[in-house]
Amino acid sequence: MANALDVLQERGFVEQVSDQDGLRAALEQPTTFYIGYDPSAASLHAGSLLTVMAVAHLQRMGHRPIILVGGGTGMIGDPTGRTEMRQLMTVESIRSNVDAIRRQLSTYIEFDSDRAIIVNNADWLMQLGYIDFLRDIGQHFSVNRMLAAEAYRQRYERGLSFIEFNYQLLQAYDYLHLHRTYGCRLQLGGNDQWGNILAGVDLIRRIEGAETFALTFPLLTTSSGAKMGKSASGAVWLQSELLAPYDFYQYWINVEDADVARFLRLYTFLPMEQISDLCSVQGAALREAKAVLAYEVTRQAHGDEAADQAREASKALFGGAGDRDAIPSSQVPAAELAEGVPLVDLLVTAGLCSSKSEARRLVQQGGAYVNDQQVADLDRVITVEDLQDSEILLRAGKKRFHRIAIA
RNA sequence: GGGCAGAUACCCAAGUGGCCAAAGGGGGCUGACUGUAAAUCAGCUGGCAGCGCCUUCGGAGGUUCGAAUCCUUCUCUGCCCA
Repeated sequence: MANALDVLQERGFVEQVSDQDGLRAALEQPTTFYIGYDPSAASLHAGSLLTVMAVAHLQRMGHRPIILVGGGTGMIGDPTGRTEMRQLMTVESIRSNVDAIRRQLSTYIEFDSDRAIIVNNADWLMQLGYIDFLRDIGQHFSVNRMLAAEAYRQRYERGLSFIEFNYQLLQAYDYLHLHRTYGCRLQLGGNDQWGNILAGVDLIRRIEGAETFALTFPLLTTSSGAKMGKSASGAVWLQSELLAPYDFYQYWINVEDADVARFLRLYTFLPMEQISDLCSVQGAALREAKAVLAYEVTRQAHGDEAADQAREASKALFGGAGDRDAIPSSQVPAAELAEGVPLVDLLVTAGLCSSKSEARRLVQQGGAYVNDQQVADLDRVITVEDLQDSEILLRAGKKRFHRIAIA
């Protein structure tokens, strides 16, 4: 069986590794590793999905993941890479987010029979005694060295509160705790976590005399430099309540040509040979590869059925035949429709525009369509007359669709 | 604790009494061109019962015919001194 490190490397997951040969040797045996997730949002998004995929790969190759949810550190906020202090969160909102994240991860990671562990660092951080912590952990940290780190140096100019400055100690302590409790020997994270992870590796070496490892992922941007995971309606959430599977599918099928191969490697489990076949073509033919990418990623996130529907809906709207069921829809009471609803209002109701002014602008700019008919009249009123197959298809611009059905 | 500088729309950032719903850039949206791609070009980008009205320039008060711009005070941030 291939070494897990090589697999991660060839698929493009590896930005930095602390001790390549040592880690490769360690991974010859089943190894326990961990990665932390920030509980500040109730859902994972396309950015965090990259890390989830890496975890899933490692698990499939026989290693045991520990998913650490930062319920304790979330109450402080990681200063790394941020220009401003993060807003502190309440205990309750963190707890509910932790639960939501756990549910989401379970579609990618197998938690049964102890094959993966999920922990909340609030469980051990909250009961730390300040004096004990300073004495046992704090003594191993050099402020000089911390200040020399690039991540802190930037913040150092912008301002950094004391509690944020302690983040690295807590994260290092997490690693130590997991090493002691579960024999964890590898920590994964985004490249911005490099310093924090190494701090843990150092701490464990000093206190336990044990060798552990660090591995970071590249921080992804699209080829045009945009931040990963942004869609028209905001972040590309994995949770269907936050982003419909259809829209999720659309996000992936719309990636730039230059990103397809990379994304197929990172976000799907397809074999490398198949990926290079798919991407051996140029130009418009790459759309096939994009369709595969979109389908696979949607399937993993939302299941076969949702992926099929999203694909059908996509075909219906962009390729002719297909089933429209998965196009996001909303309901309008029959009575309201009988009286007539101004198009401008309907666009807002459907979520295609965030205000009436925006809707009005859309119409004026020629981006509003009702049942594929462009509408230029600001006063256009939608009535039962507009129903086609008992629904109305609204469109904003070239590729944002929404169905209106009668309630 | 003392002195100084700052807080502007999604983000960065101009504006220092009326011409400011507020320059410029980024981002976003729409259109043209395309392949549901990129690049490029053009327009738009606070809200509302549409040429008018309403709410915005950290919070609260005040001066003024009129304030993002002046005064008082509060909160927060940075720098310097202790």
